[in-house]
Amino acid sequence: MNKPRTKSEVKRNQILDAATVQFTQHGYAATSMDLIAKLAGVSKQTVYSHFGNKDELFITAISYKCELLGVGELLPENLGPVEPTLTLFAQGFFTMITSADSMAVHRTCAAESLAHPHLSRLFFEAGPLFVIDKLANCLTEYHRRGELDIEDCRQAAIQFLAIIKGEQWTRLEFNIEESLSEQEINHYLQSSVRLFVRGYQSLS
Amino acid sequence: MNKPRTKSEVKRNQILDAATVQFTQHGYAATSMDLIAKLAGVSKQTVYSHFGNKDELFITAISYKCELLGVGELLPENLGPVEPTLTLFAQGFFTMITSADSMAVHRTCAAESLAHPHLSRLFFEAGPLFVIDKLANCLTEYHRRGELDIEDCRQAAIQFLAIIKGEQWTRLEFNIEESLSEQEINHYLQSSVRLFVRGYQSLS
DNA sequence: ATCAAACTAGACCGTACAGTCCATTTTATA
DNA sequence: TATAAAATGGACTGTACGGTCTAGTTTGAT
Repeated sequence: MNKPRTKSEVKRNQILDAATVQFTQHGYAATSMDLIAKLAGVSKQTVYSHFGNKDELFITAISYKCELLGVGELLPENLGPVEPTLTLFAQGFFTMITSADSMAVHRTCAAESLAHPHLSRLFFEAGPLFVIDKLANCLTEYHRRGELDIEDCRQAAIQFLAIIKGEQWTRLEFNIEESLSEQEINHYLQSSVRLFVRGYQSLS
Repeated sequence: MNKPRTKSEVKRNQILDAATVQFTQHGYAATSMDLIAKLAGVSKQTVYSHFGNKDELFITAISYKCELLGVGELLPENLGPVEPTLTLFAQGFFTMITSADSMAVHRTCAAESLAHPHLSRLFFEAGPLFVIDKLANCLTEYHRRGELDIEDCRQAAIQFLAIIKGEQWTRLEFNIEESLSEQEINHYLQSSVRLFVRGYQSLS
């Protein structure tokens, strides 16, 4: 993705790409340095000359992936009417967090949260915390306009995001075969936005 | 916990106990059969004569733990007024899912969900699915009484449980040092119950 | 053309671990 | 007390892996 200047950076990226895929796909323990070297088309020694050891490579790879997953522009600058805007956001957010990539990173970070607390914190801040703040700001604006009656916007943001995750996300987390149909999911998202809006609507 | 009849069952339980602790505490890969044998105060051979191999022991141990975690009686038989009842339930549910034991099992099952899908399904059914059904029944009753206006009670149960999990649970999942104070948590739970009840209250 | 840095291939080391084997001892029971 | 099942413990095998070493090759800049 980045244009490498020296030959060295090409290799480095190859290694990083291979490592990212393996670590997120199979976790830390189940990924061997030999395999990464092989998949990167690079000698094992090169891997070690770029990244001192497995841990360092792991952390670099996952951090890199966290950046790529950056939530970006899920919320528009100019907020329209509450319900449609939140619905659109809910759909985008849901699609994002249930993507294969996102699930894989989440799984890996959570699994390694005891052995690599620094790493899981990284993910937590780049992911959940980041979205919470963004949505909280947006809710504050709606509150200011008098369209929603929210006492604690950050708390409300957490509640909204939690609902949206709902059951389907847990199914994916546990790799449960049967998942909900797109129709069921959309129905759930709409019902959830409605619940939220009714729960916080201004009684004026 | 079960009274063993033959000497053999004593050993079996010792092994199972040790295995459960290790697997839930450190995960599948990081737990060695030697250590389990040692902690169980039993020879390695005995472990293998009771459980054929590591996988079998893992599955048995986690299944066993899932049973122990059974949610039991979080909801009273005779439902009182909506808000206090749901608040009480929310507190109980929250305490349960954020317990060290529950978190450990959850983490392990999620981490192994790709390698041991059968196992993670087990947990999913004994945990999330079970509570969803119980709460859904309770919500149906409130709907019948006309105290809540819910179209899809199962969906509503999912929404409620998702909100309650909220942010604190995610913090624990990622082993984030700073967690919310008991006061903040109670405030969050109350606010969440209120949101839910307002969102689904009968407009009669 | 030269030279140093980067890279390669693969052997190698030490360790950890799943799982087996076996000779011996303990234990429950009849 | 005799006996068979259960348990012991420690040696052993094979394998996988993290990490190092080395001797030789490629590559890019001067």
